[in-house]
Amino acid sequence: MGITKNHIFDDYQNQTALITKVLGHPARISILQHISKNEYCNCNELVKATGLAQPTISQHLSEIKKIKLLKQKNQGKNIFYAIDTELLNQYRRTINDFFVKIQVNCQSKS
Amino acid sequence: MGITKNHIFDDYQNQTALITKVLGHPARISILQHISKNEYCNCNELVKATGLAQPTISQHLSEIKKIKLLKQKNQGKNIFYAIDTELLNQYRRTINDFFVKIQVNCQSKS
DNA sequence: TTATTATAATGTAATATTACAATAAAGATA
DNA sequence: TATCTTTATTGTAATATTACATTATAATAA
Repeated sequence: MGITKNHIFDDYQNQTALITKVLGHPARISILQHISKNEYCNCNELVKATGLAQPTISQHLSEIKKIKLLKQKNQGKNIFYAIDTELLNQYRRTINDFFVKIQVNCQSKS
Repeated sequence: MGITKNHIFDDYQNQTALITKVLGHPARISILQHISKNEYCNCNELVKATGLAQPTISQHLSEIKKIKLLKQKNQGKNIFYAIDTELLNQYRRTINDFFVKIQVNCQSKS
């Protein structure tokens, strides 16, 4: 097959997995770091910063856009990216709560 | 190509991505939840709980083992899985700190 | 208008992932 | 010993991901 059976899992499991999946590539970690540090960060800057080709960066950006973590401001021919910090914080809590719940479950057992 | 260029990223970026990548599948989220809740959780129990085939569960378990998050206790023909809560907590902090750092960077900009 | 610049879209090759049937291995039980 | 149970391994098909060359698109600059 090769296709994930999302339908057999609940929304929480699918959403948790989706967020972490998007973060699950070093290029995307690097891209988020770079955008967070630089005020006017465009595609070309990320190309220079990472050493990856422009279409590859563009592709990773659209992966990150899948969870709506990027805001973009069109300024002439440039597109400057920024992070939706509201949503980032929501995702931080979602993932952290997941870890905590697992931890609590483990401790309740013994 | 199709092969991630890990060598162009630093250890922190690769490690952060590796942890999140392992969490980036609903079956593995489900498996971790189930193991955390059940004292003597073996492979067959996960097969029943998820509805996935036994080799599929076995495969997902070995993905989770890649980041050493599973401890196993051989009891006769059974292998009971448990979560390394020490490491889980370390990973929780790693991922949460990543989110926080990004957040702080964003706020320092403006 | 004709470049130039920036990014997205398309196409494609290589590799990875997901899922599972079939089989193997290892321990328990009759 | 033979059988059953549990899990890992192997093999394989379908799909997804990664990376990039090429091309398209859209805005600016000459």
